[in-house]
Amino acid sequence: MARNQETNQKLKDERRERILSAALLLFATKGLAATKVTDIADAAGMSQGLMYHYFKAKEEIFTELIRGAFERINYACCVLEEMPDPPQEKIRMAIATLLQGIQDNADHARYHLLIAQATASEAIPDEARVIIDQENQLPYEAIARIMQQGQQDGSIRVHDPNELALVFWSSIRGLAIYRALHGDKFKAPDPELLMRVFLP
Amino acid sequence: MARNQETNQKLKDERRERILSAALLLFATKGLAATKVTDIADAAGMSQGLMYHYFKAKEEIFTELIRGAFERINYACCVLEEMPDPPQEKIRMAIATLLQGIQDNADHARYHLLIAQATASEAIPDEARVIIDQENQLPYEAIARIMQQGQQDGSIRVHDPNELALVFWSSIRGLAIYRALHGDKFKAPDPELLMRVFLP
DNA sequence: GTCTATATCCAGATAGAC
DNA sequence: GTCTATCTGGATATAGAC
Repeated sequence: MARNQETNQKLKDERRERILSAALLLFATKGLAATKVTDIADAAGMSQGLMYHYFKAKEEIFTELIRGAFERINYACCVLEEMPDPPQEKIRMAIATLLQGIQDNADHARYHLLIAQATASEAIPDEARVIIDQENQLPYEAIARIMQQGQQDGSIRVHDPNELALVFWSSIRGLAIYRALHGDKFKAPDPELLMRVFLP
Repeated sequence: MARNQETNQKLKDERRERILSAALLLFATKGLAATKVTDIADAAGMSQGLMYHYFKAKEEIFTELIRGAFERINYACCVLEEMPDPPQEKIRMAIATLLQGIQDNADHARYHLLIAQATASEAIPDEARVIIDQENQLPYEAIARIMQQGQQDGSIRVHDPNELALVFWSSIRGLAIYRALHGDKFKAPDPELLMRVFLP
């Protein structure tokens, strides 16, 4: 029995993941309102009826994705901050990793697009809005802190750290959006190009 | 009679503009699918019935806005290219003007957001998609040409001009999206920050 | 547990009243 | 010319069949 329950739980988890993955693609390419529940169910290979065994509503899927997106990005920021590397190197690594991810991993680009959409749009679930209001600042603050440390050791340009962080994330976001349009043909720019903004 | 017809036409044009202006705000903040015709009519101060005397469908308003957005941006690009100033100065002016516009003029930022949304989204009218496919390249090409000229006179960094143009527009777009969220509180970054990417 | 059929709701578009 | 009332279609969510 335990074996069966285990297998069952695994199947359920797997299907939940399939729904989330399908929804991520559709929300990123069409937006929340324009994505039909049927589309998600079709893409996940199940009926819409079954989908409602995993999520109460379409909006819940969206909120779950937003939560996951911030979890990943905020976790990555924490890891970055705790690394032993000097500040300038951290910024360089962050840019390189983000650009690489956006170029090679379609889901990465989609997560950025989802956040961009959700951040800019008023037409999102209340719960998602709360998450954004709480979590959106963290990546900006983390990058701003690293910039400030770099300014102290002279490896980063002296300029309002918040403005540097703003340019950092805006550029990444803008590139992720461009990538979403051009698909796998997208070739990320040389990370050193963006680095120029932040060097002394 | 002529006087009356004239006044009448003026009123009609004015109302058309009111609809477009209201729709721009709503499409930019909520997206096409999430914006209800009633919302637009309410914001424009008329009944939805009357709206259909000016536009056949909601999608037609959207397409008209996309057309207008590209008209403005492409016109600005043409003007920029024909200016007598040296290439580096043109890039500097372009960045400064765009950032200023995004900061001070909410409609400017909304147009950028609309284009970003429409570019990234598959859920837009076919006619709008055609316009995007035709017009979207022009601003990239114009900036790339100016970059190339700057490379020839040594005032712009030697690097693939298309990549420079990509970073240029992605950064602008990313900032416009950020501005859309933060409204009038948004303070544009120093244009010289972005310039650093393009200087030798 | 999974799908199919259906109830319900809501938004877009129209038509008719003033 | 403008608005109000209505038709119609389509999407969400549910409930019932297998």
